Amino acid sequence: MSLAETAGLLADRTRAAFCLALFDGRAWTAGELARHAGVSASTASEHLSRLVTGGLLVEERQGRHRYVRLSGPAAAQLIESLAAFTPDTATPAGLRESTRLGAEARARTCYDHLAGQLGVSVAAAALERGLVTEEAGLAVTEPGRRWFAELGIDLAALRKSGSRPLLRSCLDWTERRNHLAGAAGAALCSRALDRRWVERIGSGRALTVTAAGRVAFADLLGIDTAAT
Amino acid sequence: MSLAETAGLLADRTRAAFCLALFDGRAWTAGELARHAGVSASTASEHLSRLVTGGLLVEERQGRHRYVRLSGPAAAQLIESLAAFTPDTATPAGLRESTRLGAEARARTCYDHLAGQLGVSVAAAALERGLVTEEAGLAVTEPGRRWFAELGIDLAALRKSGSRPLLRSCLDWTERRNHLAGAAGAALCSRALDRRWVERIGSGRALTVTAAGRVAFADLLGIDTAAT
DNA sequence: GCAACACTTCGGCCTCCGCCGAACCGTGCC
DNA sequence: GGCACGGTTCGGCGGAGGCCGAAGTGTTGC
Repeated sequence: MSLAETAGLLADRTRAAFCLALFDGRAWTAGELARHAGVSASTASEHLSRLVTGGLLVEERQGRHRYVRLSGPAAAQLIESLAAFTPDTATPAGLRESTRLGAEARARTCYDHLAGQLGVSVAAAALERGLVTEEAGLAVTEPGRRWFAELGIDLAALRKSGSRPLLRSCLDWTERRNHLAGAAGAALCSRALDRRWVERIGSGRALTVTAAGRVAFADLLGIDTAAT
Repeated sequence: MSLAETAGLLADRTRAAFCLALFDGRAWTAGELARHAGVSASTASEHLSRLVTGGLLVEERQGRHRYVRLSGPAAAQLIESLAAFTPDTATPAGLRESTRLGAEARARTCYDHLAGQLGVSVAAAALERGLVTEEAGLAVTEPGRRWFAELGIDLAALRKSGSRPLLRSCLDWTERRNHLAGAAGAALCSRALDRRWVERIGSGRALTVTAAGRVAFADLLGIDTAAT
């Protein structure tokens, strides 16, 4: 692997479009990316293989889906300096620049789910308590299903309602670990907002954990949010 | 200019070799780079034009020579993240990683001339006092010639002796400003070492300004090196 | 079992681009 | 003026690679 080959990975309109899209930290399917970039499925497939082989992306197969996301902070850093150098590239709608600031690093929304220190703590606790499992992609366990039901979230209904995956992982740049996304992750986030466990700071993505939230997160997941 | 086009600038073996060579901060001629990368002069010429147009390099024409150097910190940053991502790329023999440390940031040698805060101070003072001029490339003025002569440096002899340019500028990454290189810059540096105005710290590139040096730099150029 | 679907592999087309040598231009030296 | 030399421009060659559609594989849902 030479420097020129690394640069070559990003020296194509379509592959660059993929990486810019993935810069949001979420995992995308091959089909979503193909549609996003306006190329055929076969073309997208070949591009993704190159990007994965080159180490820029990592993939996770789930049934007939191929999820890809940026491999980590080094990949994001590379794309960022490339975008920074390119004069009129719209700054990717990513998280990095904003999350360096303190409030958002502690707790924020990432699209419609929880992220930041709070987000990864929730994900880690859910894993540790066996509510979700990581074998063969992220999935909710039977105890997890009951846990969600106690919060008034009906996973069976969620699964039926949309084409969206129930649970997927989403790379958190500030923490360099995954947090919970997908329909279940979004439902959990909206429940936390409904019950005032977290509140938005101003109009941005930053969140603050309320007194009620501290009690709830400790009860439900054993998380200490005192420092959050 | 798109992100893919920017990446494309570096997605070629030869152009990557050019940029890695230029990462040392010096200005190279087109011919030097062609020989370094093992391509013909015509091929090198075309590559350099692309790199300059793309904003990665800047050029300065001096007589029949075309000097190029990295355009600035943003370009260096880009090449650095590319190299950082590429697993087995030998870290370019550049200045950046080492110069973040304090001692070398204050005063060091860059190849055979002075760099760091001391280097740019000398360059700035020489310009301000009219010893060198920047019009149409860096050149020594008549007062400058006498100034060098007082130090026992015969510029006419230097010019005759080698094919090396008398004076060229060299971008200083720590200071983001130019310092003096070329035969005259090297002569000045070796004189400073001879007269113990500066001394090497250990075996590296770092220098320390001696008490005699503080007096000399103040006398000769009006530079206050107390903090250096 | 069958159909729908997401993705992959393969073959072929076509464009792009890196390379060189030859001819040319300007500068510097005698 | 004449020559050497650094750099540039141009034409042509050959390989790399991006694209698609068609056919194939594995998964999910009925």
